[in-house]
Amino acid sequence: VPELPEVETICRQLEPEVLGRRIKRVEIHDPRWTRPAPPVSVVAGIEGRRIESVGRRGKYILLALDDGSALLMHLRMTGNLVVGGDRLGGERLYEPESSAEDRHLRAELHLDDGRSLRFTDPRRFGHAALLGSGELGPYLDERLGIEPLSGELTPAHLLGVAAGRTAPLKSFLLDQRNVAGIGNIYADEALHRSRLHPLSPAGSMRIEHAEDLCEGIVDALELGIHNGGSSIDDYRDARGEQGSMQHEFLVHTREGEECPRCGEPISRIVVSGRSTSSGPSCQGRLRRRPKRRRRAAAPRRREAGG
DNA sequence: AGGTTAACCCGCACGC
DNA sequence: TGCGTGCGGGTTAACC
Repeated sequence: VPELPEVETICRQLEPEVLGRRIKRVEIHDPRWTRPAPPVSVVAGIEGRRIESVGRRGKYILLALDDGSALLMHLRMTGNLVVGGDRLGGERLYEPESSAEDRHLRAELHLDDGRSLRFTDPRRFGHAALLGSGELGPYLDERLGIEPLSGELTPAHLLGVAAGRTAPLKSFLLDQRNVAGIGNIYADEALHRSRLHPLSPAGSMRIEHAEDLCEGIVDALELGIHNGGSSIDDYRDARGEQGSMQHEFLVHTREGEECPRCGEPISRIVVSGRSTSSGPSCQGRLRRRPKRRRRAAAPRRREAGG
């Protein structure tokens, strides 16, 4: 499942391959790929454009084009974006191994050097949109919170967006408007590293919990990038190869195995419809609110300030 | 309004 | 062998 580390891996591999290349011809085999926009509008908009940068925001892949527009792509669950096409400069390039893969080809962007970008997706949840120069920022901002690896992720920020929230921490982390790029895998891994229970209400965190969670999120995501993403199922990088992060999971997909921290069998529950793994005794639940039964005698500053 | 659930999809695992 | 069923999971829409 492509989450931030998987998308980041793809973008890092993609950049040196396609930067500065011109998009010569575009084939969109599945009209739903660009929904609700008609494929022809996307084709017409990007054919002839040069790729000026390759970027990522949350789980979105962004190709900035030389007219100020940007092609935005999302892999959802089973999408893959792979560099294919002719061999050039002695480099070994990915080639589709089977026709089974070809039948899942939803779109192909042919570049001016003979290579192509192939978007394949068995379940067809993946999506693309062409956004004008003024549209990209607002589009992303209304969907995504902060970038967890950009330095914006601080305990204070987490406490701020979690304030008053009763939703479980797991649901809180999966909501892209809080922190961008975390999916089911890295939510489980981050919560485990933070020793936090997936069902604890997000608003029950205190500063030390938020500190732990920041660290857990960053550690889990960075390890994911370091390992080139997780290939549980369909995920392949831009070269068509598997990542290795699935071998580094501490709890995700490890139900019943020994928890690496507490040694007890890893438990699996369902939280807001998502499979959720955690250490049964090392990820304790937080209580709803640590109500101080204190007389207001001492002049303690408790004003919210904003 | 915040939180939960369904819909979107289809390959796959499973049961009979 | 073959058919029916159910599940998964990111995002959005709809619901409570």
